Amino acid sequence: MSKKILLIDGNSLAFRAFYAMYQQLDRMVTPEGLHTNALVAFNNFLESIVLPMQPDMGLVAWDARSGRETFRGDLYADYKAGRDKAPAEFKEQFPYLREMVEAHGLHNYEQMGLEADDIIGTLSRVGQKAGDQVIIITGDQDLTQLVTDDVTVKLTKKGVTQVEVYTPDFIMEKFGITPEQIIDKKALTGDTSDNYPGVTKVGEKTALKLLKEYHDLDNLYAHVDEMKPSKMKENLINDKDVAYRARKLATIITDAKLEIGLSDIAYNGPKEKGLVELFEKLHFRQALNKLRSQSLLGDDLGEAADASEQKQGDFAKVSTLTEASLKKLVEEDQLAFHIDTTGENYHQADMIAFALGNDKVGYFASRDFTLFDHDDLRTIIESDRIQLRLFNAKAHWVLLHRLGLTLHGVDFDFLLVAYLLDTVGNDNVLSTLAGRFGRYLATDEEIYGKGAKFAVPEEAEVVEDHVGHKAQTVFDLRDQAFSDLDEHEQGHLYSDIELPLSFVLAKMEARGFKVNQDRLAKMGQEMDEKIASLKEEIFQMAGEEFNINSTKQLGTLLFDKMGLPVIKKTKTGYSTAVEVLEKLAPQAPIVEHILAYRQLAKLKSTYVDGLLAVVDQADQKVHTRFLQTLTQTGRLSSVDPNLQNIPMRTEEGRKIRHAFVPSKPDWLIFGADYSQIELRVLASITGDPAMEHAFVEDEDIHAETARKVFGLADDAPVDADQRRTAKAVNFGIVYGISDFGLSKNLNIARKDAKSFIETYFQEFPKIHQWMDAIKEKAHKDGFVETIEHRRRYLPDINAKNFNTRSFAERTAMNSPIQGSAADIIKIAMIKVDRAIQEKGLQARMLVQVHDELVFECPTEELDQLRETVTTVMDQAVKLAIPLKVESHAGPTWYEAK
DNA sequence: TATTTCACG
DNA sequence: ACGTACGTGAAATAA
Repeated sequence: MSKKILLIDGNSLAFRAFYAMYQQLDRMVTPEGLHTNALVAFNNFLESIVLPMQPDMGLVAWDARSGRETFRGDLYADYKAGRDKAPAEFKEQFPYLREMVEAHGLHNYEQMGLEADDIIGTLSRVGQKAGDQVIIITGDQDLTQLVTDDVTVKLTKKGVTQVEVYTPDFIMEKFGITPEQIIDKKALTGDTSDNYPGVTKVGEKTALKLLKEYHDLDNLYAHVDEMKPSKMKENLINDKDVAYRARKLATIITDAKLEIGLSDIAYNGPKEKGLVELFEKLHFRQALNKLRSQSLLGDDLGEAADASEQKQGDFAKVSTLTEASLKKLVEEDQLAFHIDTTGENYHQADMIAFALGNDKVGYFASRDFTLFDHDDLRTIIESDRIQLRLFNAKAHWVLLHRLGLTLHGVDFDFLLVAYLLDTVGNDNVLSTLAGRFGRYLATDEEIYGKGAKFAVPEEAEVVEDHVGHKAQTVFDLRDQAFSDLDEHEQGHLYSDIELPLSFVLAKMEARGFKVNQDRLAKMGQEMDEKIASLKEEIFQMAGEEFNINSTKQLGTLLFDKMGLPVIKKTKTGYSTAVEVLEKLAPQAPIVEHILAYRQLAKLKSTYVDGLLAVVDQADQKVHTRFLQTLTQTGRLSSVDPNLQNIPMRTEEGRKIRHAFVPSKPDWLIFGADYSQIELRVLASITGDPAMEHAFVEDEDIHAETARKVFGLADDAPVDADQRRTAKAVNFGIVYGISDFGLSKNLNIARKDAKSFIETYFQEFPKIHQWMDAIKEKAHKDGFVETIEHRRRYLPDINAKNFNTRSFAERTAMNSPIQGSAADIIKIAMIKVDRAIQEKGLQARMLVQVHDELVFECPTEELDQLRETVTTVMDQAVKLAIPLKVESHAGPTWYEAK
C-alpha cells in the first residue's frame, strides 16, 4: 500500500519560525534567559501542519555545518556568503528544536557534506520509486524542482502555518514551466539569498520567457547565435559559464549516499512524555494545558497513548443526513449546527454543505439544501425548544434567512464566547479557536484550498466529514467554554449583550442601506473632471508627468528634484503624508494642488467607485458585515463596504452621504449620537468630582477643561485656541496620554505638552489616580476590563522594551474607556430594537458608527422614533454621569448628522 | 504581500 | 535614550 512520507526542511523552517515571531523576541524568554520565539512558532507548525497530516514516515533534515563544507562551497567560494549570520538568540534555540522534533515523533537527520535539500531530494526519489506519496515542507523555493505527480512541495508563506501547495499543475499555472525547468530558471537568474549570480540583467520574467521559447539551458545555448542582436544576447553569451555554474549550485542532489533509509524514519505520533518534559523545560504553559486536556479527552490511554489514536477517538463517524435521521434529531433538545460556505461574505457566498448532531444521536451532514423545506429541519432551526450550538450565530442567521428560515434557540455561539474570553490572536476561524481548547480540526484550506485553488472536493464524504467534525467540535466545546466564561464573570456580557446583539446586527445587515447609484455616479463624473484638470496643472508645475499616487515618485519630485526640506521619513523613504505636505505648502504652490488631488482621488476611488462596486443590484442596497469579534476593545468593525468611515469632516467628502437614502419613498434617515460618551465614561469610572460636575451641569466640557488647565475663573470666557488645546488634551487623556503624542498633535514643544498634562492631573486628581491604578492592575493581572467585564489581555505589559511596554500601558488606559463606551451602545442597540418591536414601529436600524445609530423610518413616525431612540440611549445603563444624545433627520444620511 | 496614505469614531 | 497618541478598513503602489 502506498505510504505517506513527510520530509521537512529543518533549517529553512526554523529560520522562518524565528522571524515569524521576531517582534515577540523580547517577550518570549524563559526565566533561565532562553529565547523561545522560534521554538514556539516551530511547535505551532508541527501541531498545525504535521499532526493533522498523520504521515507514515517523517523526517526533518538539517544542514550539516555551513554550506561551505558541501560541494557547493568548493564550486563557488562565495556560496551563501553575505548571508546574515544567525543571531545568538536564534542559535541558542537550535538544540531544543531537535529535541522538539523527536518529541513530536519525527526523526532528525544531517550528514556531513550535504545540505538539507540534498537529503530531502534523495529520500523523495527513494519514496517515489517505492510508489509512495511524498510531501516536502520547506520555506525554500528551490525545492520545488523536486515536484512530480507523487511528490508535492508545501512552501510556507508568511510565517510557518500557511503553505502554498506546489504540484506540477500549480507550477505550470504559476510560472508556465515544468518542475524540471525550475533549475534552469535558477541558472539564468541566480540566487541572491544564496549569493550566487546568474546571467546579467536576467530576472524571473526574462528567464521564464526564455524558457518558454527554448525550453532548457542546453537548447538555449545551442540556439543562442540565432537570436537577434540585443544586450540580452550579449549577456547570455558572456555569462554562459556563470549560468552553468549556477545550474550546478541550484541542482539538488537526488542520489546521495545516505546512512538511513525509509525504514528508519517511521512516524508513530508524538511522544507525550517527551513533549511534557520539553514543554516544562521551555515553560510552554499553553502547550502543556493543551496536552493535558487532550489526555483527558482520549480514552484514558495513559502514557502509552499517542496522538493518532486520540485523534481518531476525538471525531465521530459522520453519516449522510436523511429524512429518517431528521426524525430522530428533531426529538433532541441540544444540537450543534453548522453550514460551510464558499467565502467569507455570507450575504452572497454559496452554501457548500451543512451538518448537525449531538453526542447522543451522532453527527449528520448533507450537501442537499432542499432538505431545509423539510418540516423537521425547519423545526430544529426555528423552534425555541431545541437549544442550538453554533460557530458564528450572526452568519448562520443570515444564511438561514436566505433559505427562508428564521434562526431561533441559539444557546452557544463558540465564536462569540472565544472572543469574549480572549480577543488576542482571534482570526475568527473555527479550527484556530478550537485549537485553544485542545481540539484539532482540519482547516478549510486543507479541505478546499484557497485563492484560485479553491474547490469543493468531489467526494461527498470528505466534505460531509469536515462539516460534521465542525458541528461536533462546537457541540463538545460548549461546557468548557461556558465554564471559562463564568470564571471571567462574563456570563451576563455573553447572554444579555453579545448574543442578543448578534441578531440585531444580522437583521441590520440583511436589510441593507439603499444607495442612490445615479447620484453617486454623477458625483464621480464631476470628480473625474476636477481630477483631470488638477493632474494637468500639477504636471505643468512639475515640468514632467509622473504618477501622483506613487509616494515614491512624489517624494523624488518634492525632495530630490525640487529640494524641499524633508520633514519626516518612513521606513522606506520620504513621507508625503498630509501633515508633511501642509508644512511644505507655503514653500511650493504645487503642494496645495497635490493635496487637493489626493483628497479627490481618495473620494473617487474609495467612496464612489468602491461603493458602487459593492451595491447589490437586486435591491440597490449595500449589505455591510459588522464584525462583532474582531476589535481588541469591543467595538464593532464594518466591512464590504465599511459604513463606519463614510466621509464627514470635509464638505466635499460629506456630500457622499447624499447617496445614502431611505429604502422607501416618503421615508427619512434619522441619526442619533452620544455626545462625548468616552469622556462621560471616564468621568464615571474615575468618579472625578470636577469632571462629574461639568457633565451634570451640562457644561461645554472642553471649555471647562480649558478653564482648569489655563487657571481661569469658573465663568471666565475661553478663547478658541484655549478650547482647541483643551480638547486635544481631553483626547490625549482618553488615548492614554503621553507628552510626545500631545506635543505632536498640537505642534507645540514637548515640555509645554508635559506641563499641560501635569496641570490637568492636578485639576482632575481622581483621573490621575485611576490612570496609575489601571496600569498597576494591568501589570499585576495581565488584563483590564470594561464596566461589563469585557476583557483585554495585554501580553506586552511587562516587556523590557520601553516602547512596547509604553504602548501596552496606554492601551491599558484607553481600552476600558473605549470598550465601556462600546458596551453602552451595544446595550442601547438591543433595547432600541426591542422598543421598536414593542411599539410596532416600521422604523429600522441600519448602521452603528461607534457612538451613533442610523435609522430609516416613515416620515410620520419620526417624532415617535426620535423620542424612543433618544430615551432608550440615554437610559441604556446607569452611570454616575448622565448620558446625552443628539439627533438629526432628513431625506438622506447627509442631513441626518 | 507589505507599506503608505487617508477615511471614520 | 528610547520614539508612540486609541480603535478600525480600503485603495494604490512597490516589490
